[in-house]
Amino acid sequence: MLGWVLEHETAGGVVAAELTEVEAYLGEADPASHAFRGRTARNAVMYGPPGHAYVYFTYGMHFCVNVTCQPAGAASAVLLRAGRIVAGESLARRRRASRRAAAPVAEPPAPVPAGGPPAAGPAAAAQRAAEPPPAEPDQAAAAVPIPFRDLARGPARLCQALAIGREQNGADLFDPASPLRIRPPAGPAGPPLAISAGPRVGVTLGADTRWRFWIAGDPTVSVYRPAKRRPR
DNA sequence: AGCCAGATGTCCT
DNA sequence: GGACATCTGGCTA
Repeated sequence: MLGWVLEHETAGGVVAAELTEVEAYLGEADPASHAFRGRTARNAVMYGPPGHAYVYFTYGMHFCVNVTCQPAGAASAVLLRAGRIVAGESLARRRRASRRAAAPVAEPPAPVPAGGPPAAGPAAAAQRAAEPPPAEPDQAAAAVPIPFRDLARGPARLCQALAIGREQNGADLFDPASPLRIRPPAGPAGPPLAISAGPRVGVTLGADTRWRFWIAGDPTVSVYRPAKRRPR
């Protein structure tokens, strides 16, 4: 999946990210997996068919997205940890900059054009005009814009840049008609990617399993942080 | 490099 | 009732 492109089309436009970092989770045999203790309401999508988005909410404020990857009944998923924005940078930037502000970026109501997909031209211009306005006056964000590399550098940042939340849980990523979808890299295949591997981030059980994979040397790969030990 | 707050869902006892 | 989470951003040193 490294080098593949995850894209989300909303009323505000399309934001796409080329995946640069992913992390594998098995099912009930993997102590770090959300399916370790069996099926629950939250992880139900993990038990469904492959190629669907398993979105979960954590730390009271963040979403993370996984791709299910084994046949229905086998709970397994790949966490999408980071990407490089390849389309919709300005919209991604607005969504990310607004994190500091209290309110999330308001997506405009989906306009239902009478006919045909929105394309270039006046219609597209009108849609752009309906995109979320710049966030609240945020002096810091305005003075120091988020570095490009940080727009989707980390699983929750990726979700925010692409506006992935509860509504996308269960989305069929391999359906081209799905607003949230994944596709192979466009254009001619280049040389094989240099891939590095290491332990997964933020997990306590199964911390020694090296199932985090990333494009070697890519600046959009997140910074490794070992699981925080908590006082008992 | 390390500490901490934030804010809520989930699943444990 | 309570521990803690597939995290981020801001701060201190």
